[in-house]
Amino acid sequence: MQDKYQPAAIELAAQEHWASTSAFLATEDSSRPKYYCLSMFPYPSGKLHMGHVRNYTIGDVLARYHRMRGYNVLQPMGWDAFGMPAENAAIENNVPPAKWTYANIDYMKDQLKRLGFAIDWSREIATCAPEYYRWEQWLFTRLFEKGLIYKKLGTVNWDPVDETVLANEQVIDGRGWRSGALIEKREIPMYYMRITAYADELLAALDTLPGWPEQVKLMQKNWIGRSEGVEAHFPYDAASIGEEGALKVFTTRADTLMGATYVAVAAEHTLATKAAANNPELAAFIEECRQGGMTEATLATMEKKGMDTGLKVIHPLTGESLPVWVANYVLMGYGEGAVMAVPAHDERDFAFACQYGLPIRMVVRSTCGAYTDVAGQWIDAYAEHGQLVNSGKYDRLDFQGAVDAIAADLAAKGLGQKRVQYRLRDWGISRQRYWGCPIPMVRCDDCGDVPVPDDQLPVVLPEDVEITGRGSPLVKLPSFYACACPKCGKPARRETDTMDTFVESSWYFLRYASNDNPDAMFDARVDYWAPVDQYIGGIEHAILHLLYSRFFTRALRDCGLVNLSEPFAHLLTQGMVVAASYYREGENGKKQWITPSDVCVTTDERGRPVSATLKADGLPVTIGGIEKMSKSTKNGVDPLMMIEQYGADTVRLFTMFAAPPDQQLEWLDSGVEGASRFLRRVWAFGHNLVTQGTPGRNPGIPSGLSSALADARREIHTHLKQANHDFARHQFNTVVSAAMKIQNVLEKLPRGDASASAVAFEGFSILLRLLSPVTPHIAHALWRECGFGDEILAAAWPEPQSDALAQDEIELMLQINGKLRGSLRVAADAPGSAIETAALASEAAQKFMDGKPAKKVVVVPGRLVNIVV
RNA sequence: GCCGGGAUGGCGGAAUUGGUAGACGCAGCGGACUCAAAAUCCGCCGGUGGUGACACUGUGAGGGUUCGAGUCCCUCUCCCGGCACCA
Repeated sequence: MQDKYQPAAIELAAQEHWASTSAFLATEDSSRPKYYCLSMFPYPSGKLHMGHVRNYTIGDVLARYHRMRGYNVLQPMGWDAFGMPAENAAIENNVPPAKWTYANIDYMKDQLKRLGFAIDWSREIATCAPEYYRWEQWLFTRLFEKGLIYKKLGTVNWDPVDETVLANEQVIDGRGWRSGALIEKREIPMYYMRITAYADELLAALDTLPGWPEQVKLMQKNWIGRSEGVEAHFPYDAASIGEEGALKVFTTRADTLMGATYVAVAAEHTLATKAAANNPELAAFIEECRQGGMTEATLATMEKKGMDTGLKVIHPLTGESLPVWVANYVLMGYGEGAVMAVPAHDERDFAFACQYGLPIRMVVRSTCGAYTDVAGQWIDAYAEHGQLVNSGKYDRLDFQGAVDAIAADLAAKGLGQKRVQYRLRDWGISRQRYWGCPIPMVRCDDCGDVPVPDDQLPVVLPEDVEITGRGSPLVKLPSFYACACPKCGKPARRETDTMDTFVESSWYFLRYASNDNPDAMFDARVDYWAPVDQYIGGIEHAILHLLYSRFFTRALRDCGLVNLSEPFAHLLTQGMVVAASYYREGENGKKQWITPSDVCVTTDERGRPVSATLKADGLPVTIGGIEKMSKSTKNGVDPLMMIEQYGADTVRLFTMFAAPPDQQLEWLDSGVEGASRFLRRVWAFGHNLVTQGTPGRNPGIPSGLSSALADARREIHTHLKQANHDFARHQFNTVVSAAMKIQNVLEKLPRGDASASAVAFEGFSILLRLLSPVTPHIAHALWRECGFGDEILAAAWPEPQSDALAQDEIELMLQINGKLRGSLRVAADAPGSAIETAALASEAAQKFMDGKPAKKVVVVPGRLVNIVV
């Protein structure tokens, strides 16, 4: 046995051992409970970053832990291989996206292997492979025929200079990131997935997911945004609009309908278009609204602007004529693209009305404070529910009474009714980009949009193309788009749009179970493994990816392809990896970030950082605080360099120890050093056991241990109990700290004595098994060296022994008036009355009670006594 | 702007879910070993006062509930994630 801990050698040996024994090859086995453990697959961006390392270490810890607990574990891995970065890389480096992507996959796969993850590589998938995406296309045609996919106009960011569609990420301050041109919103035909058909089910089923974090369920609930309200129709004022019709609005505050003083429509609304036809000023305003990005954050933080269209509509209850405004805060994508405005009772309407001098009419009595000042000027909107006033026949009704009465009256007039509105919108999946899954549709002048028949799938994406950054190359490739209509055979044009990459990631977790099946998307093995028992990934996916996957699983179910509704039984959302950052202000005021390893930080006598200088020139740099690891802030740490310096086990140990999995993790080189130090101590202890000639297999604990040894053994088992508790709740940082505490106890045990050696032997076997999910290589090596067995993977998970935990006396805290004043040793089974008597008789009680009688004595069994004076 | 989350020593974090605040680790300081350094080992380590026993104080800010609050409730500040075409 090596006397020094040499991670490089033992890690390579362990990995070769696992590979040669196919240790992680998962097969279906109904005799054991199954555990499908899945981490979100990576985008092959070039190399692994610490976020990946953290994600996959958490998954690996859970996979290995459950394996030792007797589960049949599947942990697969794959590549979310389509996406924009490949096209960007193609433009910058003149490499075809496919070539770039496959090279990245090769490199990153090697990195993953060096971390020793218990992955079944036989199930690997890459979404850019035709064997994968052909099933996506096949499913697309099924969903299209089922009506779950349909075509309609959708808005995109149009860069008029590069003549290309940009992603939201590529629009910075309303301008194209390459061209700098002002971006315009454009409407183009796109395919949509009808996720709204499942809105109610997706919402209700959140209650069937106890294994999901509450915060994620709440975010999804709010995202779906079910609201009950009233649809009201404001008939067109024929004199001003010149045609029959009604403006539809949806409101959750129908009780305030009598306070509506205008209506507002989105710039894209048909009424706005109509009014702009002979109003150049309005047309210019609408044009202005069309500029800039389309994200909700942009729209919601924009300065609120509007313009009167000059058109009028009729209030459905009072018959009053109300002006129609165009407002940039009304979203075309939500509800009807029009709102009724009640300035007195809505913050946004209030601000808008004040800005443009529109009337404000109070119809709900405020219960707190005044909403007008002494001069009668309005100072704020009152948005709470309350009793109606100034509302004619509805006066004195409460919120619900008013909504019911007003909805009934609208219905009686045929001008509205109660209805449910969702915030959730259908999912637009068309992308005007090359590196994605081709949409399997053909456009025929006679037959319309025709799905590609099964026997012509997959529609293969040509891989050897030139990327220019101006539109998709597929549009310029007749060999791709020229085709015959599958229905009538006439010349037709293949769809050149590709699918949103979220489509691939909405079903990959099921394909792992049947990845080698060339004849079907899924087979019986999917029924065995699905659902995923534990899913692990970043919190940033809390809504989109997870909601799309839940929707997809239901759509697959309704196509008869799978027998489940929820894809992920348990979900763990891991936090980001962050690190210190440094920068200097450039001449233009822009921050120029500096790699932390190039910086020298000086600290005061307490270790507080006070200043930092650049090693190269010795001049000061600014300490930029703790930032997410990224290329732009240059504070990323290369996992491979860390593995080479310390070994994979140290990297894994540090990422598990530095923070609980769902919190942000701050990367600290000195912390890595500490993790390495701990593993060296573990190795040294094992080496000591072996060289002392301690008997091989467990010698058993002799009876009649000295009280010191019994205490040590109890400590070990108490820490084990804590560790098991923390494993169960996925708090791995305290699992590691429990292991460190065990190591501390072991090191203090006396040497040479047979009883002590028995305790050491038992304790060390516990420690190695506790550590094996986190640091599998060193655990594997020491388990063999110490003679515990050949295969720690096959060892039983350790459980605390009740005889080790037993104790006669326990210590209780003694409080007087809630303040800690001393402690009390009592028999472990002492009744409350005896504890109370002992507490009152104690020295501390005598001293601090000041001779006053006890008003009350609170005894918390096993914890404390509080005497209230 | 809207939705969700977070804030505890010099730092990462712990606190058995309302019961000893600061476990474990990092950094720092002091010591041992060493020709020396590294490594390793031992000790100290929230703040204020005190030689000391000890006392007071302390979990982003302000209020509240309770015998008892880091934990529960209300108000506020700052930071982070998401906002439908980054993945």
